[in-house]
Amino acid sequence: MLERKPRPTIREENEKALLEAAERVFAKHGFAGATTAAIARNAGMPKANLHYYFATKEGLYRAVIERVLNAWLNAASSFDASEDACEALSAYICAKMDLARAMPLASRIWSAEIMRGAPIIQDFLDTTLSQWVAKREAAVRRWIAAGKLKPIEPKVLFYMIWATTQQYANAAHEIATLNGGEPLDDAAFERAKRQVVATILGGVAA
Amino acid sequence: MLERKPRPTIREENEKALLEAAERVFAKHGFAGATTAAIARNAGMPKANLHYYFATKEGLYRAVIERVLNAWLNAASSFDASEDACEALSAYICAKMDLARAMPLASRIWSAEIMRGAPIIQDFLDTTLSQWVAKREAAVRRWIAAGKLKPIEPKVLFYMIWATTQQYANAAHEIATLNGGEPLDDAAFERAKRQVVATILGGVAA
DNA sequence: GTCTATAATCGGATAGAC
DNA sequence: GTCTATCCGATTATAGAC
Repeated sequence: MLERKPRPTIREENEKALLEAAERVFAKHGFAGATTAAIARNAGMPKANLHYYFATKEGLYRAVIERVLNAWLNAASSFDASEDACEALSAYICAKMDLARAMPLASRIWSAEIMRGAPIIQDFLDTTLSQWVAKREAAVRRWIAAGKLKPIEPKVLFYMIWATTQQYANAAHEIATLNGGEPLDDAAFERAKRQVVATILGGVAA
Repeated sequence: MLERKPRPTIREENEKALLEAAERVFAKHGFAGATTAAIARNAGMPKANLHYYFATKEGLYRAVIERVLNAWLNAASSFDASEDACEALSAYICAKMDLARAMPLASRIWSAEIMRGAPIIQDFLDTTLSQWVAKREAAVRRWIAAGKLKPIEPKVLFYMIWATTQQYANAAHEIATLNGGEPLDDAAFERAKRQVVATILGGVAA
């Protein structure tokens, strides 16, 4: 009987180390600013080994972006936690806040990719994201029609949620500076999360 | 009698052209991804001329960042447009939205600099921005004490405003994709601005 | 002040021994 | 599968003629 992942192969271990190192370096320096030498060093191996597992820097970046994209989709699914407007929006905002907290590097890479004009994930924007938005726009419009939410263009609401939650990852350094030089601790972050939920819901709930 | 700027000197004209070209290229490709050759070409001059006016790429970047910083401070001043909570916040949000619309390149450079950990503008965060925040935090707390606003940590409110307004510059490409491939026209942008103001004020006004 | 040519360096990618 | 040495294109910056 073949066991499933009893012990990772050398290939699996090295690819994992490279992907995690790449996430750190791409998040810190951007695609152009990241060097394969820095990524390899971060993963604890010589530069040539990186190219053995990932032929090109762009290929490695694509692999990192795929991981990031899965995290985004996973958080997005919490929008459908409930048919109740406030519950669904709360769950979604909390999930996005938690994602920014748990995976700040992924959040930054995502934002940087969007800011660059999404050269790698354009097809995702055109397909999966467009469909996701279309479906949830319909839900928001139903809630508005049912008198649960104030009239608002759903996309304006989505953009506000995306921007505000990602801010806690993207601007973590600025936030830390304004927090006396220390990153937000768990208590401060939970307070911020509650206040973000309360403010957005307070702004849109009818 | 010496006239004041009747005709810009060659130096002034070329520096201006370079700064504007640099803003475009840095906004598009980030600091590391921007090449001095591309900036010079964009400004319509050979690469060597760029280095005649700005010795190093980083020096040119610093000069660009200073322009961006002035734009930020200018928009920030509209927070003090009124002693009334809702008027002040409305004016500030509108000014930030207009800034994102009028100067998307500057907004993107600013966000990218923050995301990188503010290597160039750290001293601005420590001094001017910290003071700006401290003073306006006090104003928000007074409004809360006076019953004009719901209780909220002022920084949570500022982060929401900063993130949401900058989203319209930073994610312009994503927004265009979700708008059928076309950037928001003026009417759509004005609607978004009104809704952002209404939602945030609805969320915090007592 | 302008511009061509070039120096000097960096970084992605590969060759080839182990 | 690993790693040293190296190639080579790209990029910052400068030299020096005009």
